[in-house]
Amino acid sequence: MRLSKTGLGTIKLNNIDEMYPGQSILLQSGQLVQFGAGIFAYNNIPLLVKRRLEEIIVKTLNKYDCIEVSLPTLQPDKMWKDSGRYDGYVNDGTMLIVDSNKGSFCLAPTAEEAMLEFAREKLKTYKTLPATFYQIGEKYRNEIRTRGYLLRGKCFPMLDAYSFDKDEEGMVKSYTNLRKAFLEIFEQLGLDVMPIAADNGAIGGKKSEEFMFKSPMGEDKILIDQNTGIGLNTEILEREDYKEYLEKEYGITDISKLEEVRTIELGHIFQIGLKYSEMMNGTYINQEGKQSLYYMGCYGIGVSRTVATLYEACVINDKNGNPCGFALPKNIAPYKLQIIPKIEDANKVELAEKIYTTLKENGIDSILDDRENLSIGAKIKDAKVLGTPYVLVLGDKMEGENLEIEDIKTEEKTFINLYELIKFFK
RNA sequence: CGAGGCGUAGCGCAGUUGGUAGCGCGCGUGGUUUGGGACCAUGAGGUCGCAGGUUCGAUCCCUGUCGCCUCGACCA
Repeated sequence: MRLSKTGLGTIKLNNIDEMYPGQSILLQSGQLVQFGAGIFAYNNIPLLVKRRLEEIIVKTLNKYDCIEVSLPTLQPDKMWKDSGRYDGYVNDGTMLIVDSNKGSFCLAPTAEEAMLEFAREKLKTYKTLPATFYQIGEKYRNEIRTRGYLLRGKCFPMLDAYSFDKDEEGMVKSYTNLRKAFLEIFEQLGLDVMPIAADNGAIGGKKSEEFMFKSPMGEDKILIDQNTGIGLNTEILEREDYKEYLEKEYGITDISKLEEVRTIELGHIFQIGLKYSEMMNGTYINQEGKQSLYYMGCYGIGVSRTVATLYEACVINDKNGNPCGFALPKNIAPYKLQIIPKIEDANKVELAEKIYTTLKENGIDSILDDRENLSIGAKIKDAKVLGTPYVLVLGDKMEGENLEIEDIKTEEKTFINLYELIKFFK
């Protein structure tokens, strides 16, 4: 990417939102654009970060034998009336309805209904089970109150996966499989996420766990047991028998060791059981030739929320301790390196072009800062705002063939040649 | 939907005890600069969220409305 062609001038930051510094920077620098409460546009880099995250999700779920599909977001309202969730979702204002002279439709806030309809077409006999389908698609939820920019919006990409099994045992197995896949996904993102026992909410079902990331900007509060490290939803203390329950289920005997922590809920997985199968007649033919109900599980990751969390987690500060940009993780950053040549020096510009195209030929995307009339210092600051993890300055201080690569996060500088540079990013 | 706050230039903000507006940054032009946000000169950009009302006159006061933000209830 050539910065001269991105529409970006210098990106100067003013007053940064103390609560959500990362997203505040994204907005001020035009990387995110707000259209309304909880409605945002993505500029190039956050879009590519989102896509990279989706790639990781797809790759990991495929490894766990899940099947990617795509379901429509615009859904006939009948589907929702059949499942019995129409009134609930419409009355609380969550589900948006599109009325037309050719019928009434729903903008799906979640896809259990659609997935069940989809599965019925494919999973007609026990021989086809178990199966897990998933999609990454836009969901619409007209939240009564949005919060934290991308953290709770009205439309957002979500990964939703659904498992279909013959019996409870199979369902638990699928659930365990997906649970492992989720942990692997968050690990690749470098986010320290812990699964905790949770309430099932509107989805329903038997057991569920939330994948929580510790952060003061989260809207959830959980309890972490200092002895065991186990995390719990605070709802648990509302139970009358919570002491016995904690001891029995988690082996927690000393509740004074429970520390309250704020978290962002990045994912949520459920063992649903027969709920939707019963409501929507989700059946297959079993070994005895009889109709039998699917045991379902469902699994979600808030993709945009995870993008926001990633950005917030890699905010860097200037010398005064003020947020001044990001250092995106090397494996996530869409552009690995920002090349900043001294623009008045034709040789340096030529070298920059050569490095830029050579990296590109080797499948490494970088940013070439070819803007004029800007000091190198200003360009380095902009590299930080864009989150590029490494910066290469081609200026007067350069000596010989060695390229000075600075790691933005650690501020460490290394001197390497072009060949080593390619190797480093491959 | 309950409670609070805010809508003034692209962004961040002042301000007018009522006489139709400023600052910083950014943006245009000319020049000097160029390794951690350079400087000088000059210029463009606003029906002060919208609609009523009070007034000779409203961005300011009153009423309503819409939008946005925060706290609660609900959720990936």
